[in-house]
Amino acid sequence: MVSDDTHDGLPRVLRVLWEEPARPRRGPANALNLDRIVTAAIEIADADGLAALSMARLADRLGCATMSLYRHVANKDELLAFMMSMAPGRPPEIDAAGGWRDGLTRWSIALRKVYLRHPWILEITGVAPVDPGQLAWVEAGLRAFGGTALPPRERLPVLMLLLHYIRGHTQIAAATLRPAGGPGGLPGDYGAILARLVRPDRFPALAEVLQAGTFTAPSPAVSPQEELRADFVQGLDRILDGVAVQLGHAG
Amino acid sequence: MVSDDTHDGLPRVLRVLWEEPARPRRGPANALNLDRIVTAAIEIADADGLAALSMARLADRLGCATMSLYRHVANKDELLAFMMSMAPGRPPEIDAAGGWRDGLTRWSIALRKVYLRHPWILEITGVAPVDPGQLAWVEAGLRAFGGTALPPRERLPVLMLLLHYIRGHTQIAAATLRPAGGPGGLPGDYGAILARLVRPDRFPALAEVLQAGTFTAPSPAVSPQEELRADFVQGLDRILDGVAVQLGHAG
DNA sequence: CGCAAGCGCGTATGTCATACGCACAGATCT
DNA sequence: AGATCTGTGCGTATGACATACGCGCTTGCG
Repeated sequence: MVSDDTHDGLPRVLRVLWEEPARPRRGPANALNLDRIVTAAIEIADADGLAALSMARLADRLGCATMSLYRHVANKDELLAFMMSMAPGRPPEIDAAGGWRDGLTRWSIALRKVYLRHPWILEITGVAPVDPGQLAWVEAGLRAFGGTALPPRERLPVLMLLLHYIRGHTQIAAATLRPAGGPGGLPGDYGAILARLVRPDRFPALAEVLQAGTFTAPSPAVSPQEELRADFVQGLDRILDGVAVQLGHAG
Repeated sequence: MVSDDTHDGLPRVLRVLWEEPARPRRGPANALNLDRIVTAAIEIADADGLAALSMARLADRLGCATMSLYRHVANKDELLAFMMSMAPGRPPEIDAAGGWRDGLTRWSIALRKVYLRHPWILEITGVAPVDPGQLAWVEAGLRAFGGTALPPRERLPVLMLLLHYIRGHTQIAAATLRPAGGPGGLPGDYGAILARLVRPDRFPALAEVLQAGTFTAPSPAVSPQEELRADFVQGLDRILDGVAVQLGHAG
C-alpha cells in the first residue's frame, strides 16, 4: 500500500487532519479512538467552557486513564485543533442561484448558530483556518459569489470581514446570554453597570448613547435572544450594503 | 474621610479601576505598587506573549517574591483586567469637524496600532469593556458621530462592528507578521500551505480564489506590513460604505 | 507459534496559581 | 517615648495541570 505522499513535510496535526482515517493495525482492538476523544472533549467544552477541559477530566469522562489519551493525540493543542475541525459540522449548501446577498446571509446565520452552540471556538485565538472542517465553511461561503462580477481576488477578504463580524458579535452575545457572574458571564447587567460608571462630564458621547436607550430593550416582550439576533442581522445588512457598493463598482 | 460610595456593590476589580488611586496608608513605604506591576506585566506580554506571563516570571522581573504581587492584585484575572485598561493608552482626539468618515478611519487605524503593539489583548476573550481605559476609546470613537444624523441608539452598534473588524483583521495580521512556527505564528507561509492542501475537486471555489492570487503579493516591492495595512484600509472602507448607506436613510 | 507493533496506563516531574501565616516597618495613639 | 495596629514582603505548602518515560499486555501477521 503506497501512501499518498501529498502531505509530506507538513506538521503532524495537518497530516492527521487531511489523511484518510482508516487503516488496519496490529495491537488490541481500540477501546479508544480519535473520534470518541474529540467528541467527548467537545461535549465538555460545550457544557462547561474551555477552561473546564483538562486531559484528566476528559479521560475521566471516557473511563480511561489520562495518559491513554496521548496514544491518539500528541498534546492538548492538537486536541484543540481536532475539536475546531470537527465541531462546526457540515456547512449549508450555498449556490449562486438565490443571489449573493441571500447566500451570504444564510451562511452568516448558520455560522452564528455554530458559534452559539460551541462558544469555546471563539476563545481559541485561532489564526487562519487550515483544517478541512473550517475550510469547508470557507468554501461554502465563497460559493455565494458564484454569479457575481466580484473579482476572485476580492472574495476572500469580504468573507473574512463577515467572519470577523460574526465572531465578534457572537462572542458578546454568548457572554450576554450566559448566566451573569458565571464563567465567561458578564458582571450583572452590562447596561446597568455602564450607566453607573459612565459620568456625562467624563464620557459625554457615551453617556448620550446610553441615555438614548442603547441597552434598553425596545419592549419587554422581546427576549434577549431575539434582540441579539435582530441586532446581528442589522449589522450584517450594514456590511452587505458595503459589499453591494463594491459590487456596483465591479460590475 | 468619607469615601465615594458610587461604586459600592461592584466587583473589586471595577472598584479599584474606577477609584482614585492615591491615599496615605500605614505600613512601610511601598517598594511595589500597582503601576509598576502592571507595566512590567505588559512588557512581558508584549515581548513574549500572554503564555509567557506567569506570576513567578513577573515577580522575577520586578525583583520581588511571587507572593508579594498578591498584596496589590487579587489574582491573575484581575492583573489581566488592569493590563487591558492600561495598555491602550490615550485615544486620539476625534471631533466631528473633519466629518464622521475621517474620524472613524483615524480611530480605527489608531486602534489597530494599539493591537499591533499589544497583540496579547486580542487573546483575551474579553467581553464588553467596563474599564476606564477601554471606555475612553469607545468615547473617542463615538465622538466621530457628533455632526451626523445617525440616531444615538444606532451609534454603538456601528462602533462595535468596526471594533470586531479591527480585532479580527489585526489578529490575523499579527500572527502573519510573527516569525513562522514561533509562538502564535503561522505554520510557514499560509498561502503555500493552502495551495498544497486545497484540491479543486473538493474545494472548487477556494481553489479558484487561490488561483487568482489571493495570497500572492501584487509586487515583490511591497512589504507584508504595507500589504496588510492596505488590506485593512480596504475592508474598513467597505464597512464605512455600509455606514454611509445607513446615514443616507437617516438623514 | 513466536514476535513485535500498538495499546492502556502507573508513576514521576516540572510548572503554575494561590492559600496561609509569620515577621517586620512605621504611622497613629496614649 | 512607648504601645498599638495596619499594611507589607515573602517563605512554605497545596493542589491542578500537562506530559515524559517505560512496563506489561494484546493480537494480527509471518
